[in-house]
Amino acid sequence: MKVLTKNSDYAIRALLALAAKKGSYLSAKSIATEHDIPYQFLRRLLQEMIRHDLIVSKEGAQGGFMMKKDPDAITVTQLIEIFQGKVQVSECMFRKQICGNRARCVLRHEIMRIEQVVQSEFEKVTIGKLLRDLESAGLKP
Amino acid sequence: MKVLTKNSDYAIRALLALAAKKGSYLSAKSIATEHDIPYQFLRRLLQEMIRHDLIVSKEGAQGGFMMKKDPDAITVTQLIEIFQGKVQVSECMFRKQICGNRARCVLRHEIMRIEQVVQSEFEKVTIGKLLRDLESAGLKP
DNA sequence: AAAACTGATACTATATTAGTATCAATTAAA
DNA sequence: TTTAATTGATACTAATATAGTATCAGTTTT
Ligand code: FES
Ligand code: FES
Repeated sequence: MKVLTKNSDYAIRALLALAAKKGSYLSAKSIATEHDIPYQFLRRLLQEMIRHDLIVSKEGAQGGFMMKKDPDAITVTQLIEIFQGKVQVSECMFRKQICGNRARCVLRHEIMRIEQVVQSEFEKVTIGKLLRDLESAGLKP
Repeated sequence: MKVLTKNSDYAIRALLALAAKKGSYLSAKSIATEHDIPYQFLRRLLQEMIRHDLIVSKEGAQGGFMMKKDPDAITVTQLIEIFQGKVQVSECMFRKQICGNRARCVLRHEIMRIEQVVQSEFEKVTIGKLLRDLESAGLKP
């Protein structure tokens, strides 16, 4: 069971790069080479992040991408939702008979409780936090 | 992002059925029809659970499957590991330069911490617990 | 001997994830 | 003003994981 797919993984790395160079444009190409991310793949991810208002872009030579949203306001949960869909434990785990009785279904409760825990843990991790952690460890993203 | 796939979902349901009829054999066919699980699919899952010593089987007419391991000792984590592989957050999230420095990598730390939380939450949920919860809600699995 | 089962394994189908390619439009700079 | 560097949009392929089906041999009860 994989929690982060390449999508999210790459997206996080790219955002860290952008957050570190806040205020200036970074080209997809430069991010791709520096971070070993497949170029065309990365470009699609960046487009997606524009659509979600996390970053902005400038076309043409010397163009590129720049942070828009506050890095502290971007959580890993959000990125997972964008690139892997909402965290869901199971579509609906038990047979019709039981599922008719959603309110009482204790299994569903258990499952939903875990879902909550997972989400809230990931919500504690923001791009801003990751960046500061990296920096305080003496590493550039 | 799906946490439980059909594999684990079906396996949990089948185990609940077996745990409820502890001590007697249930055929794959009866479990399949009662719980709307594709018959051949279920049989493969049952075989896998035998290999992991969760259940035992008896061949021939009137044969079937029976609980072996204590239901309270079977956690959802175990089932996820069997059917979806070990819970892992990301193969290795950052570029070589940083990954060389595993000990210091704060991102990895964050990620591993969450991995722990997820696992421990799922470990709280056992087949035994689910069964008792179901029963106390007045439902048979 | 027949019927009801499991054991083992091979096969197909569908969905998700990962990665590549192409071309048009835009902008900066030569 | 042409050229090069860049994004926007989209279509395509490949690899892997998930889901489901089929088949046949062996075992046990009736
Ligand atoms: S799983 Fe559908 S209601 Fe319990
Ligand atoms: S991700 Fe590989 S060490 Fe940090």
